[in-house]
Amino acid sequence: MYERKIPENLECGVNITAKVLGGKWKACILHGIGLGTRRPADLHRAIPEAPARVVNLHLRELEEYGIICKKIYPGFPLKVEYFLTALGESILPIVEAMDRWGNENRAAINLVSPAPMEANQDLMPEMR
Amino acid sequence: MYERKIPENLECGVNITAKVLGGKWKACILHGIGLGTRRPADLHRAIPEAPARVVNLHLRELEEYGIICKKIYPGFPLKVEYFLTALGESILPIVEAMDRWGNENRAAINLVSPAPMEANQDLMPEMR
DNA sequence: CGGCATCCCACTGGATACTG
DNA sequence: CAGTATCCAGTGGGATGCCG
Repeated sequence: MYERKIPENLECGVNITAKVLGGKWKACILHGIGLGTRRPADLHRAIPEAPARVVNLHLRELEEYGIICKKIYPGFPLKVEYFLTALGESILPIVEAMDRWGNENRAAINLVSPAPMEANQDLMPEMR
Repeated sequence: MYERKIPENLECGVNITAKVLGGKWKACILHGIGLGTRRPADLHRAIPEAPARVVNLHLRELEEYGIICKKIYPGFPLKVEYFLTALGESILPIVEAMDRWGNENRAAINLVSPAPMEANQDLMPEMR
């Protein structure tokens, strides 16, 4: 509003990274690109729960941060590919560590929220 | 509200971790606890930009996830300490990697946002 | 295929004040 | 010191639809 929101403390390295990876699907997107899913349509297919618009917003942000770069191949239909920059490659290990940790601890974490009155009736939600 | 929001795709490990570390200050808080900042008041002092209430909310969430545990020492004034659980210890490397990456790349990233019309008048905001 | 433009609401998190 | 209750603004991100 006034000046600019600048910021939450960026002295702390954690916050910088948190900001870069912040946003519901950014880490996931990077993971995908890291695995070779470069074309938008493929990314969308890889993360169907994320609306294309949102993925695009994240992509633009990542681009601004210099994490990925976009390559456009003229022609029709249009072809686009996103690549990790050197910076992007450098953050990838973190994303991969997140993937590993998440997979290893999926069962250990109670992500299904507070459960109003204890007794988590279901630790194996279908999650569609 | 209704059922519960459950979720965004948790098949992907990345999303699980992203959820655990999600929230403006969670990673930062974990980093602090990992460094030995166990008492609430100290945490608040370590992250002055974060309202105490918010830090508390995050702490509760982390507790629910089983990342940290809370120890209360009766007496007056009340004394409380938060510790990393085994699960918490296991995620710490990621947080530390984030800290390292952030510090190493602080200069390389354009976090100050799009900059409406270039020329960031002030790169050294007082931040209150 | 790739990507804006709109519309809109749930949720996050900031300020403040109060209780144990 | 530790933590909760209120109140409220900003915004992230979901749904839809249109354009190149």
